[in-house]
Amino acid sequence: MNNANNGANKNPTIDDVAALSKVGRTTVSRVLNNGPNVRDAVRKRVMDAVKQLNYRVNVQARSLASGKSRQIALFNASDFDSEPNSYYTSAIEIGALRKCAELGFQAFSHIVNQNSPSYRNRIIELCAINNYQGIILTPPFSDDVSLINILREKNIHAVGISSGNIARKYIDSVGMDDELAGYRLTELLIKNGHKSFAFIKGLENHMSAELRFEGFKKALVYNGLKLDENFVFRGNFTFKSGIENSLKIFESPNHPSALICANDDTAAGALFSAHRLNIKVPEEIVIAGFDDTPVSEIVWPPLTTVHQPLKQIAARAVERLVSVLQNGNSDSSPKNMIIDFNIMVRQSTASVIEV
Amino acid sequence: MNNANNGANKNPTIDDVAALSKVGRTTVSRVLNNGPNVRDAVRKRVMDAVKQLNYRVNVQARSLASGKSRQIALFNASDFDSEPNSYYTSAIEIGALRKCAELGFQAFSHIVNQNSPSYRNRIIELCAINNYQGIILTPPFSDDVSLINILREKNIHAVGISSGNIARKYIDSVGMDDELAGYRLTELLIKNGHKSFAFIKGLENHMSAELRFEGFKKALVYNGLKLDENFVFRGNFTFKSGIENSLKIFESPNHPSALICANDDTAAGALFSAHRLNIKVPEEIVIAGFDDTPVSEIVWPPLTTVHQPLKQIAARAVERLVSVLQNGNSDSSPKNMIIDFNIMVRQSTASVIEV
DNA sequence: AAATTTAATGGAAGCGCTTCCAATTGAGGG
DNA sequence: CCCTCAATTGGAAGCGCTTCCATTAAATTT
Repeated sequence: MNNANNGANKNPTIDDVAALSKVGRTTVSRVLNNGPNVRDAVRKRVMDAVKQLNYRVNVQARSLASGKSRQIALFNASDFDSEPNSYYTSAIEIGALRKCAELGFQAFSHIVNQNSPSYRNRIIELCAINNYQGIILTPPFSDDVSLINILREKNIHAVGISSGNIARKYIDSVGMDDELAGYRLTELLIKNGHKSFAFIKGLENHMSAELRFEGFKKALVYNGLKLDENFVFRGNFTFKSGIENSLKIFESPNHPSALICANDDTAAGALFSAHRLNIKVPEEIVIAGFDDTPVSEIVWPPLTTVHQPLKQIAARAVERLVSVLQNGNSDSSPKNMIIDFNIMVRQSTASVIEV
Repeated sequence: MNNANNGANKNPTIDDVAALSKVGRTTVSRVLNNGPNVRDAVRKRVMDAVKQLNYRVNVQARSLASGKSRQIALFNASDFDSEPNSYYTSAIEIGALRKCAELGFQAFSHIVNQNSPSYRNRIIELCAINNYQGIILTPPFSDDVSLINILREKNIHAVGISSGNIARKYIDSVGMDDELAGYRLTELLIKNGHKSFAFIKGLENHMSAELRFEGFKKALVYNGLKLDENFVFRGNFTFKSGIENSLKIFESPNHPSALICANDDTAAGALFSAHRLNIKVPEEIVIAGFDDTPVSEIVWPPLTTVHQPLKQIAARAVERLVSVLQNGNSDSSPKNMIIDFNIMVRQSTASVIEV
């Protein structure tokens, strides 16, 4: 009935802690799980024993006993049926997987084609088959209110990454203030003397990317500049879409002096096109992106971009999910965490226009 | 004594399988673990029941019962104390973490500064503190024979990723045939008519990168070409080192017509320099790299490179590690797995020299 | 100070699996 | 056809933890 191992060459167990702190196993468990009804003195005694023995809970035993599967899933979107090859996705995945390992959870990563008509069913089905305790959604799934509602009905807790304003009313989320980021980036370029802008947007169901555009527009309005809609294009976040859309901009004789793209890959594509057409960056046009993936430092010239800590964002999302799964959801309304961004100014926007 | 759940709304357990297939729990366990002494007919009956019930073992229960900690670690190197921001590292990490989750292992990722004089102690210390069952080493740790020997003494099983010829004698490893890859890539360029070559190497303690150079040299010799040592430089795998070393090449009036770099980031840096000096790629010089990270498609022109499936390599390394941890090491000599590579021919080497 | 109520605490029963070991079966030998 | 030995099989004891529930100690109320 008691699995203390007095002096044996094994990891200490909860019973070793109980014995050393002279309390029952149950009390130790309470302390470890921040349970109620433990006197401070006892709590301290237990914690001291934990420290002295260098005790760490056995997560497998814990999950077995508690009956929680401790399995969660991360859903990433891909246009193709193959795995997306972007650093954005990798960073999110690493952040989530690392935090899960730390918390003793198993995380499974799924790629779902967001263009498949049955993608919602696919997600629900994967949850059912694998019996996930909860899931993390990335854009555009994190903006899909119908999906979110179905998940709620099925009692599958979900946390969104970079959910937009609407979805945030229905789902816990973690992300930066994309609208503010768009505003600040634009403001910076305006301060550098730019008055005419082009913008290559992302996919329209990614609300966070749309918010970047909203912030961009607000900055123009606030600074008394007008937007030429002819220089706003719809891309899909890929390098290729950056190439193609920027060509339309560059081929125009009187193109704007500044181009903002919804993400770094798109901006890298624009840079690619500029090279091909022999348009000098930043002298003839400045280009900026979002995300600060490694791409931004491996293009010429290095790309000005908005840094958002993707690994940290994913880690926070997992923390929130696990917290809800373990302690229940105390809040009635969704919890939305806003993570700070900062603008990395590099050479792609180095030119300042004299007024 | 029996935890079958007849019809309850829960995942099936081993006892459900036992009941359905009319054998004891122990026999089911044997079948699931490929144990000996089970008649084929019985084995089949059990497997049928598994399929019918959609049974999947509960990994936490299994690891609890078997008494294995099921925690392993991945060690990545970084020159800095901060986290490396390369896709190479990310891909390895994702491959390892995913496979661990699948196998019910917890994987922890550590960054160790390989230039710190005490890096070996640091790794050993981390293993001791965390009581890892085994570890995965990436270059240059996977080539460090002293480290490998210390680990063996401490009875910490390790698997190396891309270990070189020497280390492979002492450690299980997974990687491609880097020498052959270097040979084939060079051969390809020779077939395109190139006769004069430059090479930017990686760090010298990364044996896999050195092997790429060895293969390069052999291809030259085999084809009767001689190597001009003045065009061989030592880099450190970074974009920046690609910029700097390639400048030395490009500034020479009679530079070679082909440049091979030890990895993609270096090659991207060389491309960057070529742009800056207005040297046309591939017309004036062709450039190629190794690894096929996303970088290679986000530079101009797209980079010819050797694709190695990094996620798969890491996954295999984890599989091997787990297999040894669970079944013991039956082999007396280390097991070295060679994974296929293939050459991605892109525009950076598109020019063919007329003979 | 006795009677209640409430906060703390610990005993014991599993969670789903592996594994030791005893029991059973089947073959082959005499 | 009985005996011996190896090949199969299953019973039962945990692995280290959570949690139900009973018990005890402390705090409040009469």
